[in-house]
Amino acid sequence: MGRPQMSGEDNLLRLVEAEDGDENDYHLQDQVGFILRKAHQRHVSIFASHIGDLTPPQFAALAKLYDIGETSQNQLGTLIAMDAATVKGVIDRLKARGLVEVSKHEVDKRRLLVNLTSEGREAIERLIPLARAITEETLAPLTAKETATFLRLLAKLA
Amino acid sequence: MGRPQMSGEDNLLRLVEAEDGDENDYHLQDQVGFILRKAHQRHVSIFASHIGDLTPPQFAALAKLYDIGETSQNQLGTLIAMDAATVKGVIDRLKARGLVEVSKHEVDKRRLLVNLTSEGREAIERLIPLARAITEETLAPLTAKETATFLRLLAKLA
DNA sequence: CTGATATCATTTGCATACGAATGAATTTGC
DNA sequence: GCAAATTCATTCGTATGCAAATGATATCAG
Repeated sequence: MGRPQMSGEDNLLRLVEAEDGDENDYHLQDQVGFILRKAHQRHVSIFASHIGDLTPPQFAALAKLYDIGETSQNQLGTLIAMDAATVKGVIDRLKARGLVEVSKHEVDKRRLLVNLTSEGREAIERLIPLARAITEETLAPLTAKETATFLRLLAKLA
Repeated sequence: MGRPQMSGEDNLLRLVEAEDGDENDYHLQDQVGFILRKAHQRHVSIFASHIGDLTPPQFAALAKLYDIGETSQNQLGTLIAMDAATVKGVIDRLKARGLVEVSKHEVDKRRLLVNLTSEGREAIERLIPLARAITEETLAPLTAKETATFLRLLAKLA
């Protein structure tokens, strides 16, 4: 439908173009952005099937706090690749569930410090093994060697 | 911070575990889901810098309609990997901008047919070269060989 | 010291994304 | 041929994700 009135001459032209590598067709399903979006969707779906009561961004916030301890909301956002508006929503929801607590920075009054509660610490310790299973299932279509290659190249793109 | 009271004995245990491949640390930044999310974010950002007045999902809808012609909203959603609720919003916005038009299916009265307007056709023809540039810029950190490998493996995951 | 800049957090508005529920229409199974 | 199951579309609620604007605080430059 993209070439409504294709004639024999057009087909000839197309062959010439193909030889030149100047392919005129555009296939959405071959574009890196589209496949990236689908791969991400698949991962989120696998995540949800293992960890139903937390989203990947919420898990990321907990895991990072567990890793580095108390930080400012803004700094946390940088570490887990969320802008200020997004991280605020994530922290608000974790706070409402008692998994994190916030406090004011004593010196710099602009900053909002965020930390795990003991409940949040228990939660992330319980969830990390599930997260490993999620990673494993996400990468299951690849062999061990392919996985290593894929992660290396993906990291270069991210 | 994840291991608050680590002792010398714990360090010994850790070495043993490392030899077993049973690594206890969990590094968010190495997890495929997290990197996938970041790579996707980067692509969306590159897309926006080239095509400011359309989102990747909106572009996908136009590109697929250009490729296959009129279809039902549901079928379009399947082809561009969007659930029914999401595709409805995307089509509503494209319709409001005059890029697509909808009509009722004559035989199956449940279906809503979607098609490009002439304005939508002009838009997608104008945008496809930009989309090629977006793909190119997204993949710029990789060599040609790496790109081929990456796309092959990514497709296996998606 | 102070005006200009920069940083941190919040708010608003818009756009995916998806589960769940609903209603209308079609297809299936018996 | 008809009840049950399925399909298509819509709506609602919740959760990212980001741009832009705003207010409070901190830092910098002269």
